[in-house]
Amino acid sequence: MNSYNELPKTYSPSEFEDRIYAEWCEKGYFTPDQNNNNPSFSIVIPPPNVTGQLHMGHALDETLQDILVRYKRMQGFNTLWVPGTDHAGIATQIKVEERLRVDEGLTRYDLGREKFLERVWGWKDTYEARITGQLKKLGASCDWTRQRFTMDEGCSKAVREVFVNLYNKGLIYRGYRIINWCPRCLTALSDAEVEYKDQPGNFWHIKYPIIGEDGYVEVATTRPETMFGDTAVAVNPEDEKTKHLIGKKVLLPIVNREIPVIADDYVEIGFGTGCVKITPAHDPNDFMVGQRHNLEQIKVMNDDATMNAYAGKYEGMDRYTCRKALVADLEAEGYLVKVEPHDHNVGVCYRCGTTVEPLTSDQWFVKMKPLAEPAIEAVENGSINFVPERFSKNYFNWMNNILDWCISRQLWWGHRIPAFYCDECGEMTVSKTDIDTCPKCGAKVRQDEDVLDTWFSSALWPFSTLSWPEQTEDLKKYYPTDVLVTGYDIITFWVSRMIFSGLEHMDAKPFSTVFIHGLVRDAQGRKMSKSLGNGIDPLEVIKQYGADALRFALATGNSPGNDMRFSDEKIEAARNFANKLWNASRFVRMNLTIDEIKLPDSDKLSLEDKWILNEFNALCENVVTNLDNFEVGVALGAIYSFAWDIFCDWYIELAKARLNEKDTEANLVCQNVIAYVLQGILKLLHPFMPFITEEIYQALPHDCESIMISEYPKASDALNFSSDAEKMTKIIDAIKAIRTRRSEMNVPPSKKAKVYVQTKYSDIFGASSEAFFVRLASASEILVAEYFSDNDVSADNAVQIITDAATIYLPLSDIIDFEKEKARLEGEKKKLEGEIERIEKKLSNEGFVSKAPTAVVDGEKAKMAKYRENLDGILTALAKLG
RNA sequence: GGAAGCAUAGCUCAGUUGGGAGAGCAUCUGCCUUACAAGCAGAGGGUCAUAGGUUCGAGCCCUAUUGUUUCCACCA
Repeated sequence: MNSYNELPKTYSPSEFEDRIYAEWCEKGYFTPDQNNNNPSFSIVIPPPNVTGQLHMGHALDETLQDILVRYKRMQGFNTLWVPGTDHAGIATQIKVEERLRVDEGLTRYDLGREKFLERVWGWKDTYEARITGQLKKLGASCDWTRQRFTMDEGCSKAVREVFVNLYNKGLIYRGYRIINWCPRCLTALSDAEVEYKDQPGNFWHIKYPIIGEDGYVEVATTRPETMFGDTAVAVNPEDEKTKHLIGKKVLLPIVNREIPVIADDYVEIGFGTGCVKITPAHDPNDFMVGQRHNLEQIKVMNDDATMNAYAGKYEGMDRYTCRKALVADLEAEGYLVKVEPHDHNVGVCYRCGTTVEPLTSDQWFVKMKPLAEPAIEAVENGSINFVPERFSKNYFNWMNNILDWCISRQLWWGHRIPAFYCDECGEMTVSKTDIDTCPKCGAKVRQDEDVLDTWFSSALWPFSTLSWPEQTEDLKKYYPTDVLVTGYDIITFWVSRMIFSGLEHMDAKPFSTVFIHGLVRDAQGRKMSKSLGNGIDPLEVIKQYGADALRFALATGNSPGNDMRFSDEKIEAARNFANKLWNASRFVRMNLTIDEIKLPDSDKLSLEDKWILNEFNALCENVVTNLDNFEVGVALGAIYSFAWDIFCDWYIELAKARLNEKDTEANLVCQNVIAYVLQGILKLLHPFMPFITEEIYQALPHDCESIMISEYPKASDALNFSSDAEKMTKIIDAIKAIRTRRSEMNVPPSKKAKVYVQTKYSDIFGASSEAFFVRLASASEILVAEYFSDNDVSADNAVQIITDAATIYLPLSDIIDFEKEKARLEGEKKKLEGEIERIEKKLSNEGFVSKAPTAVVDGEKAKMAKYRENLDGILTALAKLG
């Protein structure tokens, strides 16, 4: 017995996963070796929000990244995976405020800015620790010595640097514009932070009497309460029906204020009444109309969406209460023409779901056009690739239609805007460092109260985490990063902003490839969400099945960009595979006496050795190709079926004969081959299932201190034994055919039978393969000849089995139902005749023969010959049965 | 309104450049074959959504249709 670690009888991942992770950390394997001069491979983690804990979507994201990182690390790249978390401004602030309200009945204002922020930092510490703990449980090989946070000192410095640079270039400006306002969060939102939801509503048709005439114009609106802010009614200048109104004045009902009728292209002829009420302070389109016509902006609501003094007697009412009351009054006074049901898309805050109110406000903006252009170019010219490629369309669509980015938020949690105002001289100073006094007049200054959009700092993540603006070794070595792994849901929020930020501030793209994955859904295909309560906690799954099983379940069958379902069946199948690997390894281990693995010279190898090595070689090629193409699921599928269907089900069974011999050369050869291939499987599998592969690796003779720093297997000519492998395939086919026939005839394995193999490949089906047939095909003995006469085979009728390489006779006359056998042969005959007819048709097709590749044509011809031969065999057998 | 994805076995999904469809689970049959019953050996089951087209040949390429999901825009 060898001297390596024991493998307990049962696979229980909880007993070794934590221990192994701790060992990896202790050895420092996650931190790139400074002496490694190979090309670098770097990934920055999409920083999870410190709002809570990781969900399945994160687990998928981190698993895919870890697979790539471990793979590249084993290939020798100088590999770095930077971990970190995001402060998630609005989301985190909401959570902490909620906690404060529930636990202590306080608002943030009760605490004050400073005290409140202390609480948020406390929250951040708790959840950051929880998230890192989860990442470790999952096996993520991040370099924890480089862990970052979007509001840590370095990232904050980067934010300041970027803000000031953009400001100085004129790409950041402050302006009074219409923005999306969340009355619940009391802050501005960017366009990307507004979601649209279909909601039932109404068109209220309202009469605006024309001044000095008897008539009125009819306007339709979905938000009547905004009429207090109307400063015009617009019609299309080309519309014959409304042309006569232009220049007249109408009276705003209830308010009794006169407003002009103006002409603007914005009004669509034929839609609605043709007359549009214009509320520049509460609608983005009206805002633009207002700018064109120099209209007054009348804001009729307070920040919390209650009505203000402009609403007259409705002042103080909530916008919806006001709407109800106002409509009632309009109706009572005869101004309401009709109410028309109308479903429309209402914008809601992406964090709290409250209906946003468009309103005018003083905010900071980033001028997007000049930044978007190079960002579009970088994807167009292939400098940055999306995987799958189709997501670049998404990206282009967003970038091509981009509007200026509102970056100020009326929150407390975030990077405070580095603008300082002097109340004395009115000067505003934008500064990389905090200042107390006005550089112009020396008076005391006050800093802008607002903070930046959380995505402003995330946009800098690929270089701020590598310590930019400091010019460090890390920055030089690892920027640009190689791959960004993320879900399609944040391409606009985040990916696009990282791209233009990298190009603008680093003068280089942030990454070469954007690897997009889908969402993890529940077993019914629904999005996992808190409100549905259908979320599955990754930690629970790990506890029950192990991190490797979770990773396997997430990676297997996963194709880029597509959503996947997560179910109990999937995780059980994953665990079963781990268990299979475990047991196979136990078996191999108990048969090993060697202390190191040395692949024997090829002349010592048996047929099955060459076969398995050849198959393994093909697998290496397959896995590497697919991983390089981000086909993680395909790569894993290939390893799975090799490990289970080829290695376990065949090679181990074939090897048992030699493993049972003691102290022979054949035994030693077999030990080395079986250990070599198993170790190869473990290495190929390590990026996907890091823990179990390490545990088993350590329990077998191994070539490295840890599997995670061993070399990833690659295809090699030395392992190419394709001609021998083909011979082995013939044997396997024969064994399978015998098993199938026996099973069909309900012959129990305990009933042994002679096997007559009639073949021209007597070298293959000779004494060397007898043991296989005895062990795997219930043979009592095997007889091989080029031709058997009826007398040779047996006086009785034997069952005939035809494979590509041999005709096999099984004398099982005592249990054969000859009527059944006849029917089977007839069926077989029919099938073959059909096949032959099909190929005949094909081969007589002039077009096929002349245009198809010769390899394909020859293949068909060969098949044809084989089928004819087989048919002959069937016919003889049928003749014998009479 | 614009764009994209998906539609393949009872279920969940693979199918990488076009050469007569695969896996897991489920079902059925037989096995305690000393690594594994979370297993082993077999079997059944598919007009690859519909209709056209390109091609010698289409699950794969093109067009249209239907169903479904998603993203973007948003007309008062």
